Amino acid sequence: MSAAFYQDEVKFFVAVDCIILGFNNKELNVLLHRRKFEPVKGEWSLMGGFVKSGENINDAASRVLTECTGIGSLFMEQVGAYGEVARDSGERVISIAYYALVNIDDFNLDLLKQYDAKWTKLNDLPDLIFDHNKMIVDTMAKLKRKAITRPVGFNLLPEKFTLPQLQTLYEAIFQTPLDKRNFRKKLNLMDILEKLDEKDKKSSKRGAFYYMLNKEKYGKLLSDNVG
Amino acid sequence: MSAAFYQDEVKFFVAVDCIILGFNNKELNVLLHRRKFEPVKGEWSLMGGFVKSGENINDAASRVLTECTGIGSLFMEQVGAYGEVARDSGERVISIAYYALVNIDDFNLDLLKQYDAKWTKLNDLPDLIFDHNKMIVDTMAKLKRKAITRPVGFNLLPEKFTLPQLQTLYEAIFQTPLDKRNFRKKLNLMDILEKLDEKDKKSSKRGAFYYMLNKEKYGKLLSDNVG
DNA sequence: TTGTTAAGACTTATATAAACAATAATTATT
DNA sequence: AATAATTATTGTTTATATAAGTCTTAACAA
Repeated sequence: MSAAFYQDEVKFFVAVDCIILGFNNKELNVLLHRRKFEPVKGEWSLMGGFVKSGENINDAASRVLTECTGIGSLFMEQVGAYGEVARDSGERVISIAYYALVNIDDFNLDLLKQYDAKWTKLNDLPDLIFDHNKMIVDTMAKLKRKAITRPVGFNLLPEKFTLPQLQTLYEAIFQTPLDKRNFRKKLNLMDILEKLDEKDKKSSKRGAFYYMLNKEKYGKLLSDNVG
Repeated sequence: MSAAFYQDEVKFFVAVDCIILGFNNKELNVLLHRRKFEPVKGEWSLMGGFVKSGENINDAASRVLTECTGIGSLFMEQVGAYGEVARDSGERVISIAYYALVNIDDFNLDLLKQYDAKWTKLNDLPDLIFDHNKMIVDTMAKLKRKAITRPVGFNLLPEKFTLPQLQTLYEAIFQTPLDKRNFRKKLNLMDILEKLDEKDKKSSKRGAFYYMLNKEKYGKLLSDNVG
């Protein structure tokens, strides 16, 4: 049995809140749900949960993400810690925000019902509880910065995707229209895509070729440098 | 008296650890000290402290920074939360890291003694307790990224500084030599410096002109955009 | 046939980044 | 007084990246 250190110090509830982002082929959406318990029960909230005894904080975020998406492993990154004294109207809770990028099609629809959850357009958010709106704003700033140097967007797409689809996604991330030719030129330079001979005919008459990531080259690009 | 929420949840010690960076006109230094209490008493550690009841986490970091630097307000930014279960060998502690950029000359030397603290070259760090080395690595990655788009370096300099001095600082941040002419060209474009007619004769025969920040223009630049 | 969207080639303009070398001011030395 | 030594200061050129414009071809639906 170990000695008890830090006996004069105070302890806090610590939570994780997850900004789960998905892309519906037109705009970015975030997964919100109606809070299940008091206080502010029934209000719109990010997916979250308390850190458990003996659980590290990344694992806590993974757990919450898996619980409510049904997806085992997904792209996730810490946004930061939020520690205003009265941020939670119930008790003092320090929360650590994580964002995750998911393929909206991988979702288990039963889970959405079970959590009273809904995909909501980023540009059309309701008032969320506590500082959750701010968490989303901070996340988007971080994602924009990241997406400039890192091809993280693919986490939001299905395995096969078209170039117009990819471009629409980046336009949603940066909230600005992009030039088709230059966008493709840059993609070519990155050399991480592989063209299939299959076409998507749903969204255009001519049909756009499907592409896939070359996982090897993609992984190499992600691990280069820092950031 | 308010209702007690979250009764089934566990609480944690929450600490802040501060990566205090200073510049000695040659290289970047971080302020380390010998830990004052068990466990790992006497080992090299970052400056830190526990978050207090009723104290928000930014204020906790500010408090720690003021306590050990004697400086009232300084540039500070959150790095992130560290939550490995066994990161602290005493008890479970979740720590939030902050970095601060200070002018090494503003330091109260008595405080250094009182805290058993020492400026240590970033490129020559000892083994620190817990995950403190990793916190410093993460900080430097963040600072490098930030310094590309933001003129944050001035926080590390005295009010009056020379251009060679400023360049040496940026070379220390980026850990790479910079071209004198290109460096000055970029500075000119930013248009945030004001030349004084005073020269620093200590470090060269010819002497280098002192410059100061134009606070207005500097503030405007810092508040533009995001990041 | 016409309309629509995708794909790609080729070009031009502009902005940004990288490379590069000589001169000026001063102090110390002889 | 001349010279050597040291560091500060400055401008031009070149390459690369990004942005923007035009045009052609392809595939298909109506």
